[in-house]
Amino acid sequence: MLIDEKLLYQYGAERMFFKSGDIIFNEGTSPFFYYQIVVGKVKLNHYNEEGKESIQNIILPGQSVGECLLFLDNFYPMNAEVLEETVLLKLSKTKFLELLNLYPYLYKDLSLFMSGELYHRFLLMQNNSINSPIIRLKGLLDYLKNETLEVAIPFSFKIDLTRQQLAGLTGMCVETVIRTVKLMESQNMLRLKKGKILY
DNA sequence: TCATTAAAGTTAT
DNA sequence: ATAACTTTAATGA
Repeated sequence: MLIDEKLLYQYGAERMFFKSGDIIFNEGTSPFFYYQIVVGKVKLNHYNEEGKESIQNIILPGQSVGECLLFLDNFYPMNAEVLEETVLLKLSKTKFLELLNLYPYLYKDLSLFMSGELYHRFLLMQNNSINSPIIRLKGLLDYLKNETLEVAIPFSFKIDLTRQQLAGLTGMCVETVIRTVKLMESQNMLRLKKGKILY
């Protein structure tokens, strides 16, 4: 995990419970808290003018949600929506910054985490601006697999995302994701088991 | 070629 | 049961 939970509690962090669909923060609001996921899953997203959703990232246990805004004097450029039963640790911005100053190694940990996020975001954006749907989807699957698994056994990794979420992450429409998944299955690039993608 | 629309089928709550 | 998600097909940029 990013920051030791005991340390967060010591500094006054509160445990918060969310259910699927709950909003942690909305685009355009000011960041006042540091959030770290204990269990569950959170998506960072944005809706364009036509209401089409793009997903920036899906955040897993041990990681923090929107932490980079705590170093800026700016509004959130995205929403954070909970995808399943989730437990979060929440610490006020001021306490969070105090904590960092007391334990400078946390700066290093955070830098490492944020750099990793930036790096992946960069790769995904490059990947998504290339037009072939297969390449887009493959790029995303590779990223998801590398993020969670150390050893890459083919077809061992279950993609626990809906087609809609894959569409949101690749900037394609759901139907295209479905067609592309089928195509990739026929080319033995992935396997399907009860509708779920094995990669 | 892919997005969009519509309609029907399937899964999850 | 109802909502959410998936699939297929037709059409248009």
